Amino acid sequence: MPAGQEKSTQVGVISPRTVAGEAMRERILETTDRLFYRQGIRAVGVDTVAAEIGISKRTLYNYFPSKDALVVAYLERRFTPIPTSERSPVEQILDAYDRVGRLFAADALRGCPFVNAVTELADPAHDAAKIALAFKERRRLWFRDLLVAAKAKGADNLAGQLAVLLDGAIVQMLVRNDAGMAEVARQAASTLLKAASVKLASAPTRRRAKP
Amino acid sequence: MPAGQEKSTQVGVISPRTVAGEAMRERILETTDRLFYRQGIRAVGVDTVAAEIGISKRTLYNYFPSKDALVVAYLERRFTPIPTSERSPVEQILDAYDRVGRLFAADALRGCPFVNAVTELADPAHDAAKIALAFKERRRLWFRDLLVAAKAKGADNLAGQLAVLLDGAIVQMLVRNDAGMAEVARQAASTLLKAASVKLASAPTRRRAKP
DNA sequence: GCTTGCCTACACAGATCTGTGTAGTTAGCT
DNA sequence: AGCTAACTACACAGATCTGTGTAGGCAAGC
Repeated sequence: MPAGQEKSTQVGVISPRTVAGEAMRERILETTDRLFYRQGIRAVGVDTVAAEIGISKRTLYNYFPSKDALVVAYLERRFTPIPTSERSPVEQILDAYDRVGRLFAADALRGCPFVNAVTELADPAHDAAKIALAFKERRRLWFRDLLVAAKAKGADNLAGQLAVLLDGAIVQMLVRNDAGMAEVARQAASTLLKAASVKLASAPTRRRAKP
Repeated sequence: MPAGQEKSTQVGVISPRTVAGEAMRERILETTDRLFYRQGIRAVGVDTVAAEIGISKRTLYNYFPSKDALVVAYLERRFTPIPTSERSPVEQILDAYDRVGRLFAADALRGCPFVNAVTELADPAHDAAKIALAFKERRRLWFRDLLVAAKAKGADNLAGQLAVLLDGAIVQMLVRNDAGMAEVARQAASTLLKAASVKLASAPTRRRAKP
């Protein structure tokens, strides 16, 4: 075997390591995401997923050994890194509410995929529950670090409050079908930040490009 | 037909109007609630419901023409009146967060049944979505009326913020499996109330029984 | 040109689901 | 005693679901 390239130890089944295999895997996950997220995990069968992509069910099962594995991969793919930003910590926090509001207004939001999965699967031992927890915790820590950077009092507690507000906004947007709830949550977040002695308007740590 | 009593026009099928019929209907709904709420609507079949009660599937279908009708009845039964309270408006508001916290701690809460139904059914045209919306709106108005009674500034907006906080707390308790998120939300609510010039401790409109 | 690996098409097993049809049993009422 | 209404048991239709087994096609690399 001359210089193991990407072919390496070909398993034959499950997640081929070839370039084409990676592309196929991504195609599957992209479609899975759309269907699972819009219609719900339990409402979408693997036949439907395969048919939507235009591949045979057999191929799908060659990439994912079970629907459960597909569900886990779907959620893991949703667990994307938080994009870094040049804006001030406080702005970044408030931007989070704007972002979900914009996503919902653009019809790209139907609740939180992690929360939806936990609700639908109703099994605390499922990997989906672990992933969902990790996602929520990461966001809380992100909030906390931003608050520390903004010199907020009680950053740890406040981060939890902001996280609750964000999830509440997502739920309320879904049920009320009203993107405005994101703005409502943003105002509440703004009030909480002010109460924690965080300057909002003047943006203390913000870098501005040549005024 | 002598003096139509409760027998009245017996339909023969669907929701008998007899006393025994009402009892059976309630038995069905009580069991349905437990199963649907704990395990999820889509995860529980009508066979399971009937078997759990110990009745035949045929009898169940004599009371509810379809599973969908059962789902709607389940949610309608969850739409119970808000109990009145002697406590001050502000206390009533903050009590709401304590209540969901206690319910979760007592393992009696697995998310909001209305939100869960909306998520699971994923159909905005479903009656479940209308019921869920009505429920959320009723609670928002309840908050608003309490805030008006407490002479809060911007009662309308603040009511929305408090509603977002409450739903956020329920979601976070579910995903994090931590009843403490209710207390976190309560603190946030308290901060928001203070910011709206609402007196918290002294309880202005509260009636106390002989100190 | 031939092997190898991925793909498709298709059939199928076995479970589960909603909803119905039917015959027989039980319990209350007159 | 007899009638009626509700309930049970059970079978079944038809759809859908997860997951597998198999035979063959097609394209890339040796």
